[in-house]
Amino acid sequence: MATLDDIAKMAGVSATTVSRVINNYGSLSEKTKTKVFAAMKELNYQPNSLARSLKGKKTQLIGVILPGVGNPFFGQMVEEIENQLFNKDFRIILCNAGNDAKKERAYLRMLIANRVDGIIAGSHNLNIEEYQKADLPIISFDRYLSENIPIVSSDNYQGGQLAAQALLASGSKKLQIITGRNRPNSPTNDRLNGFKNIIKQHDLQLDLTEIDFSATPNIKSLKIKELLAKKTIDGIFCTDDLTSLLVMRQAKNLNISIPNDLRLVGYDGTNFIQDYHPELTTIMQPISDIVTMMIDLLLKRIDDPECQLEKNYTLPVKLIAGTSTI
Amino acid sequence: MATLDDIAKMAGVSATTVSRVINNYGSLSEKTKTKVFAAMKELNYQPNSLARSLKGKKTQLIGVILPGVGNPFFGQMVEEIENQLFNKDFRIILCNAGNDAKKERAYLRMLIANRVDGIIAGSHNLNIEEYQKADLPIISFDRYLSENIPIVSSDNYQGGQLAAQALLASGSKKLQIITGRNRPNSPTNDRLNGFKNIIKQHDLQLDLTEIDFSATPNIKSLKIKELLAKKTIDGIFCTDDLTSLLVMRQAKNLNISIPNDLRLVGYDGTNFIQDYHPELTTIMQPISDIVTMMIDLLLKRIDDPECQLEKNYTLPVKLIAGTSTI
DNA sequence: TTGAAAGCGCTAACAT
DNA sequence: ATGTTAGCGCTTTCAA
Repeated sequence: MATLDDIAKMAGVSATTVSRVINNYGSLSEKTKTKVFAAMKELNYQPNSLARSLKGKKTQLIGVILPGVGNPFFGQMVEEIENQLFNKDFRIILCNAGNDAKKERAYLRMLIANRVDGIIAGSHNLNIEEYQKADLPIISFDRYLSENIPIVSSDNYQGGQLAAQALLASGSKKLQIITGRNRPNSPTNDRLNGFKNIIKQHDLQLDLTEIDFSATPNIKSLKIKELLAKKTIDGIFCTDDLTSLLVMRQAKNLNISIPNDLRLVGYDGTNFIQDYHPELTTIMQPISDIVTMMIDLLLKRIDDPECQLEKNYTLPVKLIAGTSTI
Repeated sequence: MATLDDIAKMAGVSATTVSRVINNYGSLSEKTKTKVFAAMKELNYQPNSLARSLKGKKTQLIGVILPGVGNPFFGQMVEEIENQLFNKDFRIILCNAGNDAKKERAYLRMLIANRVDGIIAGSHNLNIEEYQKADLPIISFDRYLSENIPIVSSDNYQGGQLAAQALLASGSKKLQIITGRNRPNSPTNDRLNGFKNIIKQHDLQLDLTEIDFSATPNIKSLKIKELLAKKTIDGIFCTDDLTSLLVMRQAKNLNISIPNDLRLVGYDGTNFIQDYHPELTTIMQPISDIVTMMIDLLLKRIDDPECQLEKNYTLPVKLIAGTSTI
């Protein structure tokens, strides 16, 4: 692989001059530029960004730590992050942390070792004290990491409220929440709080069932089936869309008609759901805006590590009305 | 950020010694090790992998170029790649090339500049002559890139055959293929060829409709609706599962019962489809095996760039029977 | 068992 | 307009 020195030799100039040409810096004669460019073409030269970064430049690398890109929500988010960062000349190192705190920790160390310019973290393995020590610009999605790491999220409380209002408006009286296991600090708790806040102003039945997020769809379906078979429910709020899909399926199996017998509201509103399951009423998180915000903040911190940022940036959600409520 | 020299000073040894401790290399006294480890803890030291790689070591970075991770198929594939590579101590730089040849080209340059150890390419912007010049270990998924780049894929021909057999077995006589726009060299052509190969042994109606891959789901749905409304069809083979979902939806709208009036076979069989749309009969590509194969080959090439590999590695597919045929 | 010195490929003063 | 030199943080001979 050709180096800057090779180019210099071939063009008959010094390495510095080649560097200047590459970075379009200082004053160069047209003749020199031409020679250097020719040599670069000839040798198919690509500057070694390792060496460049070693010399104190940025790496133009951003670490992205998420639970996993198989989930459409995070899939869409990664795609958005990747796109927006590409346009600003950054690349991403993708880290699927799953629900494995050990892996997340390992990744964090790697990212530091690789001298990424910053990190976007949206995983859900709470209590990673390492984030505190990492002396790096970090922005978090929807999750508290440490004192000085800004959190960008959508308005979970408002989302819960919208969901409740949709179910109320559709005449549901026997309500059920289905959610993942909610850890104490989880931001999805706000979805529940917003929901309850609306409901408690009315005198209605309301139950809550937790199904572990990491349970397989088959397991989840089983629990949903039990739930639907055992109790009389006419309105369900799922705190994620995928679980909603399972509810729709089980309802169909049990001959429970949506929306006649049962109304349903999901959460997330990814493009995928909007495109392939438009019948589902859901709360849409503004993924694109969230990502724009995160990147904006991150780049600010990268430019000026001392810059003061707010602790929380909360973006509004939207109700996407489908026929699962009416 | 602490450097190796800082550690050396704090531990009262030379940089060389610290390097030896880090790499567990040569002979060290216990006392020295202890001192050095202590200093590393104290300063929260992380070796700079840039510097390390500059000195000729590998970067432990793999570039992954795919059309986009929002699609469940590639989402699952990335997750698999990421997982398997993590276990071998590699990180990935994720490149969503979309259907943008310019972007793919830019990414390729970046990856070279970043001195990734290798590349996994699965995008569909054919004729990227740059791949030829890239003097790097590359493995391709399901797509011809250049003479000496091995292609790993699943058996598209067999997949097409299985799909045809499933439709025949379910008694369909008026068949329809729905596929993306098929470029001359596209491997999905084999899916069609396998399908046709089986069908032509019987005397049946067979039509083919191409819908551009990049069309929005709404556009696709419209065309599907037209198709279903205009012609009498009792068996459809979609060369991807997502389009199958649209077919199911439109069929329902038109009161066409699946599988009574119409049988349907999709393609890909991701976990997502198996979990959330088990009613769809589909051809499952063995994503996990494909990834294992690709990584295996890639690491071989990384270890020994001269090693000879086959041109093609084709893995068997499986029919996943749902209620959309029968 | 440990250290000194050179060098990976590049950039950034500081010359000229 | 161009070149010289030093150095980024690490690994690796070669010596001791």
